[in-house]
Amino acid sequence: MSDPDSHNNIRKKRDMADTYDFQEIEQKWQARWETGTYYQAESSSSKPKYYALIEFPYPSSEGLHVGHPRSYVGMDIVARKRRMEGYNVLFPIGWDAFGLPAENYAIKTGIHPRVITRQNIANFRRQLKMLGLSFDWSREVDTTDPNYYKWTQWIFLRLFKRGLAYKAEIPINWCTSCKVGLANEEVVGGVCERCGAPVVRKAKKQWMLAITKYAERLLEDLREVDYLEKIKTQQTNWIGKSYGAELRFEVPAVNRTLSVFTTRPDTIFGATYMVLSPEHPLIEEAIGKVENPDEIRAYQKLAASKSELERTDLAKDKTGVELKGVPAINPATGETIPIWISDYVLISYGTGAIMAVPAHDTRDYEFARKFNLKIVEVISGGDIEKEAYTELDGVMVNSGFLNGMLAKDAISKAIDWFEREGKGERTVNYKLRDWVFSRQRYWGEPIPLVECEKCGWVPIPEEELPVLLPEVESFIPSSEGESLLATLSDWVDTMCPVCGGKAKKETDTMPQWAGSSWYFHRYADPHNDKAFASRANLDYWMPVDWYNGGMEHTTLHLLYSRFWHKFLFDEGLVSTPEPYIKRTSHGMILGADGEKMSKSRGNVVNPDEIVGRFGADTFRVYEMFMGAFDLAAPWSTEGVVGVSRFLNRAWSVMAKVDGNAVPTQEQTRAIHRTIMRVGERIETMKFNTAVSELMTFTSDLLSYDKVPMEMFRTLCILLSPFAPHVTAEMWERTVGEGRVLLEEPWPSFDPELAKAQTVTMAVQINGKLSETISIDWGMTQDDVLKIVHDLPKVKRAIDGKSVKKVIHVPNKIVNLVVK
RNA sequence: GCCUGGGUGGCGGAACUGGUAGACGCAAGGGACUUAAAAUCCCUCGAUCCUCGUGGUCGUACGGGUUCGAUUCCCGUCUCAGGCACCA
Repeated sequence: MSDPDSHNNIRKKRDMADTYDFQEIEQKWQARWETGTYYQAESSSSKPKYYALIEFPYPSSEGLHVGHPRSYVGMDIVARKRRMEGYNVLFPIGWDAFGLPAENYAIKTGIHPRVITRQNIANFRRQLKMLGLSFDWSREVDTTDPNYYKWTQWIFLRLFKRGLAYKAEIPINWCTSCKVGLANEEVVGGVCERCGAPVVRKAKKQWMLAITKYAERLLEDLREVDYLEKIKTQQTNWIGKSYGAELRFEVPAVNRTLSVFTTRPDTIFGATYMVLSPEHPLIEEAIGKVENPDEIRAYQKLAASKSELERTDLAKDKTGVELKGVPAINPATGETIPIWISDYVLISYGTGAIMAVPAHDTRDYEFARKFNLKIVEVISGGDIEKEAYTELDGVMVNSGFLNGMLAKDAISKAIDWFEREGKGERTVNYKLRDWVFSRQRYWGEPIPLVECEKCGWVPIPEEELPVLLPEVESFIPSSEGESLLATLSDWVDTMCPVCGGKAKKETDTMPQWAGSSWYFHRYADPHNDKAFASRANLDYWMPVDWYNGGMEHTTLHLLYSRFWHKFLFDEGLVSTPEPYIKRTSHGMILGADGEKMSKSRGNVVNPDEIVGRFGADTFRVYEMFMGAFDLAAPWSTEGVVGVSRFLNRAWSVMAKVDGNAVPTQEQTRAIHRTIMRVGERIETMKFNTAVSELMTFTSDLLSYDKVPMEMFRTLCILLSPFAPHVTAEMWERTVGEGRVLLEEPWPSFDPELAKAQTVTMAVQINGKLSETISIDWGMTQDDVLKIVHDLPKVKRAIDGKSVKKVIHVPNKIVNLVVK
């Protein structure tokens, strides 16, 4: 303390000996990589191609979060390994840069979203470069660039021309604060996902994409792809295929039939009432005939004020009103049954109406109990005094021609009957809904259509694309709930491209999902101004070999992008039906408190700070070491210290390298074993154990007086995908000779040599560990038993008893069952 | 309520297709080096009991089961996280 100068000098000397200067080394190598073309994918190559993809980020104003790089570093390791394995690798990056935060900021400050987006991108780019990720920066894409969104509009127009884009008036989620329609997916907890304001339902003409036409193929083709099982399950459940029947019930008062979808037509004799969603069109037809129109109107209004989540919350009490005086007729029993409306039935699933079978459906049971509706048991086996009986292995009762059958057999028989009677038929139903594609926002791709008084909706000619976002001064949206664009009459008023008459531009813009539904195609040919990407480049690079991203995107983004890709396939523009061969996911990085990182919790860790203190290599290795890649893991800056020590230990191996030393047999085994294990663990994304393997190997090397060059080279190569800067420096200083680490081939191993020569075997008596012995690898049971029988503890254990059974698992255990 | 994934030392986490539970790292304690500190290196480190050993018992959320043997498989329960659209 008294003499800071000498203190610092001592410190500096020590640092020279024990630690490396990460700042200097990382700057040096990043500068070298920046000017070189190491990471650029070659457009044509004799090497096999490999396309590694991460989800491109939304460049938020908060900057990079320690969670982002987990996926990037993981795939960077894969990409680097592939390059060393001789592949021509495409590992691109870009920006999913349309989005509400920039627009909300613009509304508040008057600063153009483009300006703030540009700043945010610059910051993200700086942070990503600081981490030494091997992205091909020459292929960067930005969804807000007109040269990019031109093609987003172009793809939309093709969808429109094929009849897959249509306008429909449907109740949508309406954010009372943002004044925009939200997809159901964007409503979280009954409030707007982005602004937190309450969401109500409001009728609005929306552009829709007919993704449901692709439901079957989106489901079927999951068989062909290598996705993690849980991801496939999620896709499958989201698409939600179910087999059942559409049945028609007469409603004499309005002289029409009411269709319902049911998976349980076997219970038809127990259908004692029907329930319509409050938005069901039959209500309008019946409103003049019912005895209680005011009550019904009031209920509809109440339902509209609730979000879908509130409506579907099972814990809440069921509500509803009867359409008094407008009953239906049960086609099987001929009985007159009441029709109710209730918000537990959703207009968006099935036909928006159900036949209620209270005895055998839990929700219907609750509803019937609450409103004292008739409950008729038609399947025996449960106790309908207490609860609904929903099993399929009961026997049919009170069910006419179905009596005596098992419920599961009665399903088909019931449908046969309906088909014969012409009152219904077998159908398949999907949970998947069409995609609401309209947003009443400024900061999105304009939808390139005009509405002509004579011709209706007409596409803007391709050669006029992109339809640019107009320059504006203020970003306040129209209070009518239209986008800001609607207020710009100069922009809106236009000429019909077909008849030349008066027309108006569409003022809705596209959702953020649009740009991200095809960005991976653009990476194949990012600067093309003649096509979204050339066929040759698409054929070369697609499909993506490995796509890693968060679980939160494994339903929507994955499904939407698969849908667009399938559409492009149908248009003959790409040559494979699926865009991604393999899809994996990573776990979230939580705050040190184990909670999700967020500003409000104050537990956000900034990568700049960590990189500044420990360096990028340490940051990268720690992100891989902190826990299983696919599970959530809490951040621990204390834990970073351990990784920092490890890299310094690896650095210090350099001082022991001896070019003349030849690896011993044991050392050769260690080399091969480590190559095998590290390689396997990268391929299976068990990065944390790959790192621990490298730590063990490093400690091994440090235990020798002289480290053979081959061992050192192996360490550098295996560690380089994780810690590219420090290994590059170690390599240059020690191996040198103009050989560049990045261009070294990934080493191969001999599985025979990777085996240990001697192994520790567990000796068990009756399945309990007695002791361990050291034996040669591959020793036979007879030889093992000879050794085991001489062990004093074993002798004592079997004294006076007999060995009933011997279980020998080679190289692992021998178990004596003694009685 | 439904779907998916978890629950292992003080902490983060390992454990191949059922075969020595706790690899690797953090923290902690002890020691070496140092005038001192930092850094570094070495040792100990699941709980508990005793006769302190080359010992006994318990231990992978909980309760059962299968097995020579279960963190791993089966049944049931609790609990945490994420997702959700009452799937009729």
